Amino acid sequence: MTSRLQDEIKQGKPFSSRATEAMLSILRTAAMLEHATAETLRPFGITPTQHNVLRILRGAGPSGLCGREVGERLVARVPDVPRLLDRMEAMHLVTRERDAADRRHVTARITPKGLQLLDQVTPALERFERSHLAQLDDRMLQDLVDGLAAIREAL
Amino acid sequence: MTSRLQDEIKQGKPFSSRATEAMLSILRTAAMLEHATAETLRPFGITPTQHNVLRILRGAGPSGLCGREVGERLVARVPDVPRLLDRMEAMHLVTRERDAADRRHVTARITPKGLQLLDQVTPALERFERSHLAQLDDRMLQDLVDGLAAIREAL
DNA sequence: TGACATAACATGTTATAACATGTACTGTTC
DNA sequence: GAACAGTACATGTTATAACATGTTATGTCA
Repeated sequence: MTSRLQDEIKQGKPFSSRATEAMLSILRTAAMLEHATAETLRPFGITPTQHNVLRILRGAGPSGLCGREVGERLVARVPDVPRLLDRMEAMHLVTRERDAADRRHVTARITPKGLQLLDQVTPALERFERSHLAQLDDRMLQDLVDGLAAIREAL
Repeated sequence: MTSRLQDEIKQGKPFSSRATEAMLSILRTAAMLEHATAETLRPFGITPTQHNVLRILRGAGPSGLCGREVGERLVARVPDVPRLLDRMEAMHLVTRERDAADRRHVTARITPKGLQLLDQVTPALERFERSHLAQLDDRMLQDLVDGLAAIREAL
């Protein structure tokens, strides 16, 4: 008996353990989702990580967040948040201001242009979700979310 | 009620849909697994992608595979297989030979050194799996694998 | 208060990813 | 069999990731 994943990556041997298969399934599915998201965002000139930052800063509101806090909230950690924000500042999507109280901190805030871009991008991403994921059984998605949380808990 | 993921990325609002939460869960879990794998492989001087290539070429045996075939079998596609193989050839982990029958093809094969490295790496990866994932319920892992396959099917 | 540890960010460097384009080769069609 | 389209790979370039190290600011404690 061959699994779906086995066929996809044309592997002859069955997986040595279910844990291995689960791990590769997660990595492969994530790579495909990431790729699809990147393609959806491409016309707007931003990457999935940058989109993530915009959502984080929109959530933070006018008070903004310092670089370290942005890094902590990212779905996938990146080393080098300063330069990530550099690039977004150059695109006028965020502003940065050195904090008066603690001059080590640099507070980043989303700009009106950033908010506007988020508004433009959201329908495209929702369209993607609706056409590809919404058809899936809600119970299955919940099990998936729970299972993944259990794995992260174990790491 | 807040989900586990919501706490992890410190998001105030609940997710707009279960599909969104599932997607972010997958991406976050994959990022963590990828990071852990990269750390495990670091002492051996190879990346997860390079490890993937080695397993693919070991599976292919002495007849080897051309670059395109290697690319198709990768868990996460990379654009630029030639230079990925360049680097691995420089490390003496693979050899490349232009195919006599069809001179467009370049057949890549794993070297004894590559095989030896795989043998060294495998125990470390299995140790990681055993200590973090093996404790998880087998049924849950199976559901996870099935759910992820359903998502990939929908993409 | 001055030495010290720590935090937050900046900067320099290297390697790799990502993208676009170019080249050699093969099979096909007229 | 000459033009053509398609395949597989190579190469050049740019951007970003990854890593190490440096700098400035803050809090702590002798």
